[in-house]
Amino acid sequence: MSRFGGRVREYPWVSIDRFDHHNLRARAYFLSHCHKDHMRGLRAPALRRRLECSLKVNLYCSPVTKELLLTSSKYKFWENRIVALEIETPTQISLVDETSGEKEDIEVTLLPAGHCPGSVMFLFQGENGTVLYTGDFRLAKGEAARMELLHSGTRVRDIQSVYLDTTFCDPKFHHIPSREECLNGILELVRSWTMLSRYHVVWLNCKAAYGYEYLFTNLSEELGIKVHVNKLDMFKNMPEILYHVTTDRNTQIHACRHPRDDYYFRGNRLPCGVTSQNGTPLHIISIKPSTMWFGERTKKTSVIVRTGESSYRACFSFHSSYSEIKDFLSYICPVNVYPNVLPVGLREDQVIELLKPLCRSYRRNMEPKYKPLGTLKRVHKTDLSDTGKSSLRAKFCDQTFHELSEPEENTVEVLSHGSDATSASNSSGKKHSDLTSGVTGDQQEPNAHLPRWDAFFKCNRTDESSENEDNFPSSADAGGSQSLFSDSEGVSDSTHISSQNSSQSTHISEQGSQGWDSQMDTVLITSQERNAFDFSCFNKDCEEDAETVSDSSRTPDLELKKDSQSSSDFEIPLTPDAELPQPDKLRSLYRKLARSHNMKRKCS
DNA sequence: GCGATCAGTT
DNA sequence: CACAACTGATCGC
Repeated sequence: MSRFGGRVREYPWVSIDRFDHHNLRARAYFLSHCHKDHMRGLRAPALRRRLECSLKVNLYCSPVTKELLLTSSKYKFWENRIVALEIETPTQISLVDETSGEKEDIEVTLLPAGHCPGSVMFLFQGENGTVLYTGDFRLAKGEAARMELLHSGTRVRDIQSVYLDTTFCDPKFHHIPSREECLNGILELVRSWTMLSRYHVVWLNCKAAYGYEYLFTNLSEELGIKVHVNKLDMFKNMPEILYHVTTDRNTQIHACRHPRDDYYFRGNRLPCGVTSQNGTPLHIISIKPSTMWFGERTKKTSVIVRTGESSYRACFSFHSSYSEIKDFLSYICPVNVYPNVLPVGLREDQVIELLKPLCRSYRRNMEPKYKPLGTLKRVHKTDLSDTGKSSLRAKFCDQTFHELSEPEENTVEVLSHGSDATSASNSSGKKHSDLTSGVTGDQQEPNAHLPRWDAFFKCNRTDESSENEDNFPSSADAGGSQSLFSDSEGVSDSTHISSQNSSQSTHISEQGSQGWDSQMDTVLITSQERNAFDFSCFNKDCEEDAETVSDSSRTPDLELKKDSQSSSDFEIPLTPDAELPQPDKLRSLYRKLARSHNMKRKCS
């Protein structure tokens, strides 16, 4: 349940998903989706009065949300004040103070959130930076990377703050089966039951909320059986849903509800009252969609669980899992993150601890609470932040590094709308690539005399890699690489980015999950286990080793070079010989790493 | 009497 | 296994 107060600190004149208290003074309102916990105060007399006295205050939402909202007569008074914004169409909005005439412009873009019909995230851009409010969301790994408008050119936007749906932001919710897996499980169960006879019917025990529609439409589509629901007038202008639902109780799939539907069901009666057809009693099973999750090491079980003679529970989630959240956030890599939800059993500070390592601000503001990695990292960081350019931040959050090096040109972005966005992106993209080449410029030519990684490490891809790949992907690996590699298609820049990302995520998962499982291994050991075929780990090891053993030659400049070449590391994973700085230094690093590597392998 | 809030239920 | 919403009790306006 959302506990977001309604305002983002960068743009206090807008209120999102909250309409009470201080939000009554907002200059513009935004609604991410039609769930009650995001609509507090929306039909309160106080807001109604405000609306009557003011000419310019509007509510912005997606066309579908507007439709769903206005279906309820309780919100009819909003009718002329709701502005439906098309998805993925940047729109400029003037925030005017009606008493002083004071004005501020903001650009907003709606991004699909995958939570329920009409659900969106809001991307705000203005003079106080770019802010992403996610509302509630379920996005699979890699989906952020596929959202064009989260990017500027080929790179992810420089996002100041993310206000994040953290419903399942807890390592215990590491994995939730994908929509497709869940859907297929339910589909097969429903298919096998309804096939038995026309008197075999299923009751989908869904909570009264938007979000199950894609289940209904898919079942109907696949099985040719419409779904009985209590109400469907809200879908009157959504043919793709309307076609698959019905108010005719004479169907084999029901998603109707009744206040005492459990009691009805125990009496072999559907919530709509039907108990037989043509005198023949029905055979009813109930399927209750509910969230099922799996920890990082939990063995996956079926997405369908039988809970009684005629009852089943089926996996279904409106919200992203922990690993999906990590994938999303680490891809965006904002400066700040604020949780909108407290997962059950966690305090706000605990959630922030989990998210912080995925953000840029982490390195700078790190508090001495940070334990699992020991003091070395911290010393290291202090060292480097003193020397200026945030090279460590670049390592841990590389995708935005180049953008960060210079302030993003908001003006360019804001001026261009819709189709012009491309040209805007191009211009800023060009700028960034100029910058990039500036950084990497003096080490473009490969150096033949540099020591080679494979001269020190022969193994990999044969023994260890297979064993590792068989495992269920660990949070980090899954988060970083899966999303970015499988998805592929051009964008070699993102690939580069994610290699860094996965390094970052790995790092986190050691800290987070292992800590949780009270397995306080050092990072060194864990990354050794994975070395060689995971270059993100290589970077880390290299760094740690250099740090612990001989640090003298490290300069921020050197770090920069290492980072900027990592894209080539990734293209040729086993021979990162592209252009590492200072051959002798590198040789000694490799040697140390190789030694350590062998020792560990003997030990295990 | 309405709405906000809380605890309990599904 | 939770979520989102509903129910009912209580309180204040």
